[in-house]
Amino acid sequence: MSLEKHYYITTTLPYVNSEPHIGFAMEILRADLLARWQRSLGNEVFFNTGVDEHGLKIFRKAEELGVSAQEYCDQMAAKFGEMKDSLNLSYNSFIRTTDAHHVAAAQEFWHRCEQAGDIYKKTYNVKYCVGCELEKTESELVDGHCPLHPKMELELIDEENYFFRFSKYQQPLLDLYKSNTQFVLPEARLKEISAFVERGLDDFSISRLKDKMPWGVPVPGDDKQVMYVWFDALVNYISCLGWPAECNEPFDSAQGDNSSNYCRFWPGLQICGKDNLRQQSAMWQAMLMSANLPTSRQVLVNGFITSGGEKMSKSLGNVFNPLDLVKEYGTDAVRYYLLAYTNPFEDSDFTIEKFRAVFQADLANGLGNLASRVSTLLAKNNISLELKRETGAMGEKVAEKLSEYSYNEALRVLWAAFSEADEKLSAARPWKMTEAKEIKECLEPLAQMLLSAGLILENFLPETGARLVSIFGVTQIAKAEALFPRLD
RNA sequence: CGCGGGGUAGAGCAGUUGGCAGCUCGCCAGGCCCAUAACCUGGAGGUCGUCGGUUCGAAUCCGACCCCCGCAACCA
Repeated sequence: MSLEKHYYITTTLPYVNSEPHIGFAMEILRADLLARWQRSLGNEVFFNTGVDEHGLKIFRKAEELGVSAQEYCDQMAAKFGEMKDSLNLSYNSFIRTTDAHHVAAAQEFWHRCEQAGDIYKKTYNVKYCVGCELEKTESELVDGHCPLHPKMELELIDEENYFFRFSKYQQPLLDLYKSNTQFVLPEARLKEISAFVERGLDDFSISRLKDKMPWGVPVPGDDKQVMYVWFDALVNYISCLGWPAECNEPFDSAQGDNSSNYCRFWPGLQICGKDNLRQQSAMWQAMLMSANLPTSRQVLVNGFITSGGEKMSKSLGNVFNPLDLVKEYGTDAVRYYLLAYTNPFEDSDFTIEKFRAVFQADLANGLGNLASRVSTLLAKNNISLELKRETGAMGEKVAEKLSEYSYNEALRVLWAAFSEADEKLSAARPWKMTEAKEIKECLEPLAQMLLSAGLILENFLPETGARLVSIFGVTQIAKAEALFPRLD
């Protein structure tokens, strides 16, 4: 009990300007797998996710729909919350950046950065397209003009905002990357962010004029400004842990359980998509340094999910809503595809055709059919078994793969065993055997393997894992119902 | 010379100490009949982006080039 380790993992917070995306489903499923795995090892786990609700886009979207920003966010938060049941997620913390304690934490965080001398006011130029009635960023412009209104000149507006002294943290960030070569995974992303920081950092704006955009956390001590959404959103990774609750210093192990979650769980593991590399591994780390808090333990950077080789986009009509997929194919089928058929660090492709092919091959014909064969043979011959509830060598292999975040290869270990079992059955032909002893000797190791696989799968496919355990975890094994009926 | 990733059988991928080119799906032909028309065996199919170099030997190391994809900061 006293040896219990603390493990904190958090996803990024999806922005609620659109429906849940399959890429985020992959991210949160990976986090869920790691959280379940750590729990199964006996560690105490804090698993955070939530929604990012502030900012201009949300404000506009709500206006468009004719509801208040808060109402809009409530609706969207509920929609993202549905993923918990739909994908069978085990997170214990769902933070909304409009939560009062988060808002207060963001303000305290601001305050600390300010005390460190890292926040200052500066006037900067905003490029404004009158055609769109929108501010435009450099990256949105084509030849210095708004691509939608190329004939209109952009208006330059001076706006005074607060800035964060990002530039001050160039060297500390480089030191961080150098001292911990695993800080960002994969290595290529660490190289990418190092190269980016190496080139020099510009301070970034962390506030907006309230008149133009009121939907944000008020800047402490300045009622004319609200925080820029990133600044408040990033703080969620510690506000969800109860920060700014202070630690007992010196740490009193006898009262360990009385200390705040922040003290027990931070620093933690952050998992994000590759579009979040800068925010998570540079901006947020610099902010933590400024507030004089420990930097994150590690940042895992996922690739994207493409469809048919192309980036998913609404205009191409190749966007998949994970909730719809679950309704049609079931939770574990979606979990399986997103964990088994995505590359841990590079882009991966998703199409319905591939998804269905995988369902048929691996789930119906593979695991499902094997479970039927073995359970039926045992039941027909009325064989009783005393199997061990342990994961054995297979569990060790899976652990090894998971320790390097090879979610896909971890599952491949199991499916290789299923395939081997099918081969053994065909070679041994237990249905031809007449001696009960001989039959038992043939089937017992296979049933044991399936029970072990079930125990392991409870982390990947909780429902399927539990079903396998209930099928093979008894002495008198009965013919099992189909785990994954074939698709038509 | 902005940064980074990738180009291996019809499709999707594995292959980081250089040593007969592999896996899954699909296709063809057998087998089996316990099982969810599932399972097993065998087969066809690749000049490993192009050119050059190092080496007894390179998909794997080095150089040049071509093509594809992200990112390029205040866009969450």
